[in-house]
Amino acid sequence: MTGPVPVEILADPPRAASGKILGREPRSLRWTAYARKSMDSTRGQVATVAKGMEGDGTPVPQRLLAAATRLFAEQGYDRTSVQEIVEAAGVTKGALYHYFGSKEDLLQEVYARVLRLQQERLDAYANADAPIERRLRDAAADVVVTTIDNLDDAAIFFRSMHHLSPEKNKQVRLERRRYHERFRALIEEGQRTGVFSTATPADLVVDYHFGSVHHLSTWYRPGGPLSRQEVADHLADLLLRALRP
Amino acid sequence: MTGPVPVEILADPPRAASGKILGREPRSLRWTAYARKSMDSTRGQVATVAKGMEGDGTPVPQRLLAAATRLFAEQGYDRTSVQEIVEAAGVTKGALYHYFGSKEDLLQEVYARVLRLQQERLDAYANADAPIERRLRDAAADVVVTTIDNLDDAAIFFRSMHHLSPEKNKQVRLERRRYHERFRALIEEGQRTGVFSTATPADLVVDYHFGSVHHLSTWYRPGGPLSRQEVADHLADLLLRALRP
DNA sequence: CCCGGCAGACTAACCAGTCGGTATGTGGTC
DNA sequence: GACCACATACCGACTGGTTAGTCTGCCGGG
Repeated sequence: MTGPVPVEILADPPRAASGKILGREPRSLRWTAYARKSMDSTRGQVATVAKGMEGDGTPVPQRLLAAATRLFAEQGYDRTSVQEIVEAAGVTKGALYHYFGSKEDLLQEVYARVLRLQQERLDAYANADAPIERRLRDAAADVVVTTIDNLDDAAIFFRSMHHLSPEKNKQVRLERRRYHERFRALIEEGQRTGVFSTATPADLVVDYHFGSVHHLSTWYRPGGPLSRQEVADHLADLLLRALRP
Repeated sequence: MTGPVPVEILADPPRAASGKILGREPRSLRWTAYARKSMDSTRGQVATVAKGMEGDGTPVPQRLLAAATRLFAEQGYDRTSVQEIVEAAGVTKGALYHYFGSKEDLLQEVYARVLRLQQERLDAYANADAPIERRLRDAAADVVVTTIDNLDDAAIFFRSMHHLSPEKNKQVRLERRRYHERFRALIEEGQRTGVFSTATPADLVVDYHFGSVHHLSTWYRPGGPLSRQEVADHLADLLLRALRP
């Protein structure tokens, strides 16, 4: 198992404080900064930029994120070692810790990404110009489709959220809450205008629907008898039917 | 942190093969055997039996299982060390590995227990002598109540199932499937007799309902505005309303 | 006197994160 | 247009700490 350990670097007098600008905590911000600068990558590339991209042309941070997402979903957060992630991404630990402050930061970024996406889409559907039934139905079906498109993220989301440190967990919960409340507002709007039944509190209806959405990753398999759109339509129908007065 | 480490046992000549009856694999069966012999414990106890019971009078295997359940739910399977479990149960590793073959066996037993319980209750409600609407409603509400009564088990179930080895995972899935199918049969019966809508495949309806049930541990907090019975009634109502023709 | 029930020191493996180091690029300066 | 200063991007051996599971041995009852 433990191969030969060549001892080569032993003497090293010129140590002490050299450059070393960002010694401790600003590390976890590096990826965020990077992401802001080159957000939608791969699109507006200027050819000369070949740095940090291997074969596929995807920048290292994205590759790391993709590898981590897949591995976290397959084996769980705790069972995935940093070593596995960097190997899957074709780099080394040095690269990972260059862009991310910790393994946990990687997990948080996975959450942040999927939350941003879903919030955007929900807002678009919810603020559309259409009758409330239509808006709710479209939003409910859309979240199913995008969840199926990112089943890995969904699996990670509901299985590994509790692995986040208290502060990060709180932050994710907060964003999650915003999403929940926007959805609930749709139902309450329909209840006020008499389109939906008021028999069940809107909060509970939201949890009912999203419970099933989160569990898609448990039972839905691409290539099964139902397409994602069919599943989405059915689940949206169930929700709407449950809300009929 | 690391206290003094007294080195006392150093000399130890008389080693070699002693008793050692069940050296390798039959280990994981010990608990099962134990459980069968003293199943409903604490009830028909003959007073003289004080072995292995501390203060509270609960036998060691049960105490271990209870401690493991709580800790797995609180921190997750991987983040709970067997050291923590045995300390919470007031014993040592020797005791744990005397009754259980591995940490994983502990997890599996948690599953097996909750599955047995829920299957029993479902069968009772499903085979009752009542109209199908009533039977489905009662079964749907009951699973909510018992899930709330064992929120820890539910949390472990949907967060840690993938930590089981493939074989054990398959076994749990199989039992889970039986449960699912009994529930689905109820819905199909109602669909055949025209009491329920056939717009949505029964399979999907089951997943819809159980998705929300599994996620109770995410949002339900005892002491909240709704009692477990109220939540159960609402969720059962939602299901029945979604099934109206 | 033997055996189930249990104690607790010990081991072998693993793993997140660190740190000194190299390679490549970029901007300023004479 | 060669030279220097400095920064970014990344490499990979190493450290300190943790952990599941083992093993020897003690103890009390039948």
